[in-house]
Amino acid sequence: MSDKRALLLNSALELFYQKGTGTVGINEIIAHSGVAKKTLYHHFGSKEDLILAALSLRDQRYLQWLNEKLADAQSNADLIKQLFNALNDWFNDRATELGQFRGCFFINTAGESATLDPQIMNRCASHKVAVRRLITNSLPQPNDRLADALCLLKEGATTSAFVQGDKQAALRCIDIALALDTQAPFSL
Amino acid sequence: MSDKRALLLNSALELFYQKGTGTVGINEIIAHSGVAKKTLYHHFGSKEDLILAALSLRDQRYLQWLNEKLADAQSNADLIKQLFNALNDWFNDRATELGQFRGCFFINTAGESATLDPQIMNRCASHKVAVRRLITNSLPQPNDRLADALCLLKEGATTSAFVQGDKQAALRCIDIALALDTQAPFSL
DNA sequence: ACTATAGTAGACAAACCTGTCTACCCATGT
DNA sequence: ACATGGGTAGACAGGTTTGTCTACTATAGT
Repeated sequence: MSDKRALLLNSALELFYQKGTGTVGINEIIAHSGVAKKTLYHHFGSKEDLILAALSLRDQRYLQWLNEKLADAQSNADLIKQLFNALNDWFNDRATELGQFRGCFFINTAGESATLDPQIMNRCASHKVAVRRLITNSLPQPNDRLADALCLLKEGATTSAFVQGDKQAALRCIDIALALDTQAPFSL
Repeated sequence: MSDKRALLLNSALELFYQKGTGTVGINEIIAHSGVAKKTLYHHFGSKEDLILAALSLRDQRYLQWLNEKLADAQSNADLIKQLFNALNDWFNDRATELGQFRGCFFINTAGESATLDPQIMNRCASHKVAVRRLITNSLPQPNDRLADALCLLKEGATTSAFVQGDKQAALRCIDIALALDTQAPFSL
């Protein structure tokens, strides 16, 4: 609502994603957004609240971005190419909506949050569920097992691109996924 | 060397893996291992040194565990089953050597370390390279593209098992990987 | 016998964290 | 005319963090 709130949330997401939620403090966020500390605590009850809001914002942006990339696929092979070409753009910093690539915000945040924080884990898990649903529903010829394989490859490519700096991972997924698609739907 | 050093390192790895390197402090580690703070700083120059040592220990243990699981595969199909059954055991806490499952220590640690810490990033990356090499060399019929697909699926399954609690991910990888294998080596 | 090494317990410095609070400003609606 | 609510700047409390340091003990090598 208020535009200070939006300012704070944007700064928080950017900093949390680039440096990790544990590393970034409240003071850094208010300095980055040029807003008073009291204003932050007026809009968000605690740092954890702010993290949850940042996760939601990222979830929303990521889904919107991916949804656009997957629109109007004519065949499953099309969708495979669109999906992994989009990821390839992301890994190589050609998806400005998503910021400079630093792996998956949800995986990073889940790893950081002591497993004790169920709210954060929960939001990370439901993001993954939402992405899976989007991919599943975007296949012109429904095929749950292919959708499953695409999700697993997508996670693998994202972490490989980040941890090993393997920025070509998404491109190699195209061949793998096409092989699974061309093949008869594989145990039906 | 000294057995206090080993004690400290074991405690550090356990706590870092279960709660994240940022969350766990020096004081918690010495309390857990029952060792004086000065002793810790006698063996390790800083917390970062300790993190690096914990990463190395984990790397060594993980490779040894996986190496045992992949030994004596008679065919690529065999290896696929051995790999993902081993991962399945890990995800479902039947691999005691690896401790209670909480995702991949290297992915979690890389996400936490501000990208600014190149030593930590480096050690995480080289662990992944070592695992890839092990998998590649364990295939009875060498096939780099299959090895690549196995690595991507393995990463995807590990993060799905952790973030979404999808503990069956490894089992589903078996069918996917076998489909890739049965198929003619897919663009040779 | 002496000296270096590994060890204990814990106080301490210096920094940094979250969250609260005071004191003040400036719109806007009634 | 005035109260209310969003806003600023920054001090402050209370806690936690890493790393150092003192003072003391025990063991092992030369």
